[in-house]
Amino acid sequence: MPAQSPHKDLILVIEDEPDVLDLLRLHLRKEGFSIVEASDGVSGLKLAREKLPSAIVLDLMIPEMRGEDVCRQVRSRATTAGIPVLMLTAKARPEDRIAGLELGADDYLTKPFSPRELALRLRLLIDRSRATGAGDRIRVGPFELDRSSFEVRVKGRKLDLTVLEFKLLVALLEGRGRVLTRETLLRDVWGYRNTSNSRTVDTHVRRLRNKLRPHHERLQTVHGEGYMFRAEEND
Amino acid sequence: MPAQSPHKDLILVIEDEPDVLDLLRLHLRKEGFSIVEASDGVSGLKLAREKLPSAIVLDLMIPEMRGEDVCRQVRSRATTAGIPVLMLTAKARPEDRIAGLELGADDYLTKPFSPRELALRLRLLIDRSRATGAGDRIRVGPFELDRSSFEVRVKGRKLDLTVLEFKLLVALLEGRGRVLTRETLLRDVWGYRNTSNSRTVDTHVRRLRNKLRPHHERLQTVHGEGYMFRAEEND
DNA sequence: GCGTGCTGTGACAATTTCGTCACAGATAAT
DNA sequence: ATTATCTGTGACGAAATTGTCACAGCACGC
Repeated sequence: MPAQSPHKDLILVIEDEPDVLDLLRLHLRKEGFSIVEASDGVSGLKLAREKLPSAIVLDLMIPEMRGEDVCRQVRSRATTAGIPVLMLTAKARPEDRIAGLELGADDYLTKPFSPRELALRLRLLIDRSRATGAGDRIRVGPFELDRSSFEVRVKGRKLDLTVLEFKLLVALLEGRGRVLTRETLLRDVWGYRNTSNSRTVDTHVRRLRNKLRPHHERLQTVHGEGYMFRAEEND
Repeated sequence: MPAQSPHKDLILVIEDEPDVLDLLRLHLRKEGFSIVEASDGVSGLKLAREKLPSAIVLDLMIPEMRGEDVCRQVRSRATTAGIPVLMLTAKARPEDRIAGLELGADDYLTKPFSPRELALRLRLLIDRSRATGAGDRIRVGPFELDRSSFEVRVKGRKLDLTVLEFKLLVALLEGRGRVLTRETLLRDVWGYRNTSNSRTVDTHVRRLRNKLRPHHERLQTVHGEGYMFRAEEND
């Protein structure tokens, strides 16, 4: 994630309560972060795409677009998918917790929260995100992917993938050695979809396999479970 | 035919305050976890190595060995390095927070904490740990199983098992040395079925035996009772 | 507006998995 | 030894899953 300045991580805060926003601004700046703010989901998402912050603090209950929709949109675009999201939820409502979990929020805090704790958790999230190397380039065996240009090469040969196929391949390669259920792929690649009995994933897997030939054999079907990119020793 | 395994995640709680321990035990069990407890660092570490829990809840201030030393030891051994550690710290002491960060604790909570929040964070940690493929492997003698990929190897040779056969083998290996009745296996591997006189288990045991050859002899029939995977010394 | 490519859906065929049955062999009790 | 029950085995068919295709709707560029 590109920092706004050499020594400060940029945090996008999406929160509509002015007193919470004030508190967050004060404390995050004191903790050495740089802030950009939005009080509704639409402008928050716009800022996420423009500014590419180091992390997002996202209230689940905001106007115009629910926090979960913002999170889904952030995850559904390759350039913002890796941004850690810390979700602020109302006090321990079960549906809020489940939404946070299902949307793959990286962390959450329930209101009221300690600003100091929030800052520390942000630091953890950012450091962890950096440690897992969510860089632009992915290389796995003969496959080389560039997130910023959506380019894919196999043994130096350029493939012509659509954006969706690219994201599917990224998901599979990052999860290599593990079975990814159709539901997981729908959530991670398409954003959450609650469409039962969909053949969408299968169709796109087929298309991807055709484009990967003759290197498609590592994209395996696990009957009754989903798909898996087989891990190999020299990946 | 998705089977629901009753596998409960085992949580190791290392905490010396009896009232906190009581609280944790009550709530974690209510949340569906299985618990093992230690009130000092030394026996906590021993349990971590013996039981290989799904996660550890670790108080920083415990007798005999400080929490940070326990954490360091857990991380320093390959078999336990991947276990997520949720550290309990005193209220917002800066040196506690720094210690947690430096030791790479996966998460932390400051006392007093909400037991519900702790359970939820444990669930997050475990799911995330699974998602990154850490520690979802079973090794028993020559058998190596990977839950993430449903792969089975015997002495390095890959076997081609169906998902159901995989789950049956997991159940048998986890219960090695004990007789598992057909009813138990139907419940644990298939989800509960109330089909009397069914030969389903027998059929699948037969198929599994055929696939395990020549290592099938440890999968034994106990006449009139059920099946047992014989335990051996070097498992 | 038109053409093209992308994407998702539904239908159908192919494949895999699973459970049941019939029968033979093994085991335990009498 | 006999009998009843249990277990192993091969075969078969049903059900579920997956691969494939055609087509329609949508988005985008010209």
